[in-house]
Amino acid sequence: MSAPIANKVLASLPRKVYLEIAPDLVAVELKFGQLLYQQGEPMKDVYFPQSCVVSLMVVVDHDAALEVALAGREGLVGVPLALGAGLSPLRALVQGAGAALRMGRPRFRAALVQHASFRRVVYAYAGSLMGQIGQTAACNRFHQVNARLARWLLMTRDRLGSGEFRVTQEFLSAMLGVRRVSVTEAASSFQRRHLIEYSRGVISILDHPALEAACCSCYAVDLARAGAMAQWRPSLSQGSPGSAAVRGVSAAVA
Amino acid sequence: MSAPIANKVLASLPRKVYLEIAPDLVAVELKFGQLLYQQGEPMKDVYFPQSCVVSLMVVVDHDAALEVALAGREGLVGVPLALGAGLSPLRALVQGAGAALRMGRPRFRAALVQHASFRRVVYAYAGSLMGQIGQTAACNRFHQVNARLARWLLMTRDRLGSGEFRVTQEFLSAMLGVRRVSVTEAASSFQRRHLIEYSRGVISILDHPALEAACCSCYAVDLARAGAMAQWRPSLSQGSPGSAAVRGVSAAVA
DNA sequence: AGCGCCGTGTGGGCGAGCGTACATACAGAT
DNA sequence: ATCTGTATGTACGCTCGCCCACACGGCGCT
Repeated sequence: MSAPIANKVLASLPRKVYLEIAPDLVAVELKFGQLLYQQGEPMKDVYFPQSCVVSLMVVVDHDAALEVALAGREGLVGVPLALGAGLSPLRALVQGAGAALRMGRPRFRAALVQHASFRRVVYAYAGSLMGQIGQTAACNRFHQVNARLARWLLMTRDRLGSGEFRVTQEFLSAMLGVRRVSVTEAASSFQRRHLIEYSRGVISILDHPALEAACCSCYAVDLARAGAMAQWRPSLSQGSPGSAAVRGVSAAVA
Repeated sequence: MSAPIANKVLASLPRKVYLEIAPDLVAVELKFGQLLYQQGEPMKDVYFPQSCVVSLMVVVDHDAALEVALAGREGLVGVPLALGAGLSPLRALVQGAGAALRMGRPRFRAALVQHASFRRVVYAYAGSLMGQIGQTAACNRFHQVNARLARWLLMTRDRLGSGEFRVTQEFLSAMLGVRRVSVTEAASSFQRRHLIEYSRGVISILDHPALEAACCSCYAVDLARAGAMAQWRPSLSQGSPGSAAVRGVSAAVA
């Protein structure tokens, strides 16, 4: 029996197709802070996260950067390659360390040409990613730091498959595009209410439902998008899956 | 001789392919304020703008909306259809009235399957659109209203092919995600300096180079993206085309 | 033990942008 | 000629992000 496929893109492929692609996949361990792509530079490989999270960021003016999307096991890193671009429009930074499967650029493109089912799911994810980027843009504009922090924590948890992960407030502030002080305030408030717990760069989600209640609507949209993308469920393997918020929105989206 | 093809996606196709697709294209006149897609609803057709501009917006919480990208003759409206989605993740609103070519959803999908060159350019545009959305997100976060307004005006001009168009400050404020007051201030300042001229919903660009100088770097990135997308030039048919700003950045992007 | 680094909590002064409310001005309709 | 709706200009108080500085505490290093 083969290794478990946590990556949902790969898992959704027909067994036959997956077996043909599998030899081109290399299991790698991605480290925290690793830079998969630098904005404007060539993309050598694509990555199918198994248990890691990658931040997709836009860099402007050579110093400022903003996270526009999170990629985890529900997708892949390197979508622009599938669309014909050779240079990354985004910076891809490993935000949560963990396992991934790496695939070389030529093999990835060949597989897209060869396998309709692969193509379909990769393009579907591309569309979903586009939606996520837009949603994040609007969220940044309209929603409060509190709600955005809650959303970020839950989205990371969903993608990582674990409610405990490493992230400093400094880093969070860069991702959310706010001051560190704002993160401190929001996080402290959550900690006081026992929704989360953190200490020196490690955050644990204690009360998932309450955190979900503190989220803006964007989280529900994100879950619905994941659900709409295909037959596979948006839920986690463990923990309370979709929960209430999804159902209301999924009707509107799907 | 056939009608001129202002749309750059169609224009980039081999003549043979274009002729096969052409019968499925219907010339339509899009009106100001027309809603091509509502977020979450089915996309019936795709549109290839010839001389109009369409705002792509994300709606949150049923009332707030933010523009995340502009589509004009350099692309098409309905990218998610090409990626397999049936429901629009974005709202598409005609911002500048003008001509477009409409294509039914089944024919569009069939054409994608049939013609590799069509597929290639549509996917390339999808990638470019994704980049634009991300760039806009970062721009909204980091750049001042002044600079963003200048960028918006120039991008609209590029897509529309005309330096005079209809847009109210109220509308602009919704697009840029700022208060109308902020737009008034920025626009007044530009008008005082004779960069633009406006009156009751009609804006004219008077001094293109100066306006470009007032832009944030995102405009140059946008031009470079358009240039990198394909062999076709990012320039307008009239007026100062790429100009200085592009060349610096295109090296980094392409 | 002692040192220093790093993550976190707190405070202050500054300016951009927000929400709101209100004032002006022009255009078209009656 | 007046009325009405829409586009634009202006004012006030406030939030929030920016930059900075500093204090506390845990952790690893020597």
